[in-house]
Amino acid sequence: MPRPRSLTPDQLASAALAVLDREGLAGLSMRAVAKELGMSTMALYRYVDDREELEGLVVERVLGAVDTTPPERGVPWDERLRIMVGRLRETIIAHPAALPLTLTHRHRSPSGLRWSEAALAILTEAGLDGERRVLALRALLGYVIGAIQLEHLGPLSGAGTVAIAELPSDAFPYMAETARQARSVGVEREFFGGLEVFLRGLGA
Amino acid sequence: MPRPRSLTPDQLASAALAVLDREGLAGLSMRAVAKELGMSTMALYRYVDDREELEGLVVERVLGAVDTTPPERGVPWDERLRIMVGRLRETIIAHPAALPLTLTHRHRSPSGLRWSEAALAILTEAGLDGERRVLALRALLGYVIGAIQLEHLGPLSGAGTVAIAELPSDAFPYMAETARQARSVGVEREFFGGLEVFLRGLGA
DNA sequence: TTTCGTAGGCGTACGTCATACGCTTACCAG
DNA sequence: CTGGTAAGCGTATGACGTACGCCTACGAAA
Repeated sequence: MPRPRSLTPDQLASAALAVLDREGLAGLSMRAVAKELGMSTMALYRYVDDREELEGLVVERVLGAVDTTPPERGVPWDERLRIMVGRLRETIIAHPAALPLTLTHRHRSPSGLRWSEAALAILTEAGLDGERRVLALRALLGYVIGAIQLEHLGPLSGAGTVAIAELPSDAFPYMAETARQARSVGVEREFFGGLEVFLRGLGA
Repeated sequence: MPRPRSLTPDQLASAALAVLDREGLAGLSMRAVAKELGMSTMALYRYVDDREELEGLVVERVLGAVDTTPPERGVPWDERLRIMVGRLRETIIAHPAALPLTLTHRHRSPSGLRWSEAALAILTEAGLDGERRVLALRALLGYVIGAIQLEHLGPLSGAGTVAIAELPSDAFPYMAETARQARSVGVEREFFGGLEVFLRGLGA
């Protein structure tokens, strides 16, 4: 009966995500999002308790794009896992600035849970259950999250690799050589190469 | 010839780390560290260009504690890797609030590089070189970083697991069951169990 | 012994942030 | 047409990082 809401949570999340993509994580402020929406800062608080809740909306908006339909039947379980993991990586990488947020808010995202559910189904199909399945899922998630972060925050690849390649090769012989070799390995290849190690371990 | 410095970088790092351990990451501010040292806020800037540099000192102080001496000869390579990874985990976990900082500043930490150097030596001993060795190190680091973060930020274990175990089991049958099982798996076992998958994959 | 350049240390001030609080305004059921 | 509810806004508070300018302690040179 009172005045109707003029903004959906989705519009909120879209505005925040636009700011995030444009200005980076440091640029994501209540003020900036309010300006993006054309309203005053405090009007935002009619829709959201605090910044944390807004971040949660953004995360769900990002993760909501992940495709969780089971990959085509008939494909072996490891290939299906590769597909699922690849989808998750694509989804997260589409908004790199949101990466730290996905970590902190992941557990409240229905889409994230749906992804895990699909992954668990595949692991079950691979013959895992009980504790082994728990360990497999958590380890898989750990690798995905860690690897993506290395790729985007940890300049072992990118600019940092160059610096490391120039380390004194007497004190760091392996590092220097490895960093030199690392420059020719693309991020994609690196990610899926590491995943391969993991999948081999699961199969054994 | 001018006035001598009254504070070593190490004293700075210790004070900042004390604040970090006591008040958490949100409580780590230039003001708080200055107060910890008994000086005015701006006096800090005589020792450090900005907050970023202070964080770097903290990270090096944390990672500096890691034992990078090669594990006893005669032990097989996979056990030696387990030892090295375990040491790194212990080191990082000793100051959980510093975890996000280690991610962003890791590449500038000599101790972090020393650890990688030691790990590379073991991987070489395991018969890896060239691109495969690059992939192995990066994947290993990815897992360690990701798994530790899941353990400390991602409430799939801890309080979050309980919530997930109460998910509607028609929409999330596997998740609900898995979360129930996960409650009986300790974080330690979980971490090293996942590592095991990885090491098996490396050996194959 | 005095002088002086250098760097240590501090106080103030600015612009940012999240957000508590209270006011005004638009809407709709009676 | 009127009353109640929630939308939306303005103002204010206390945190933050840090630019800037001042005073002070020191030790080499005079």
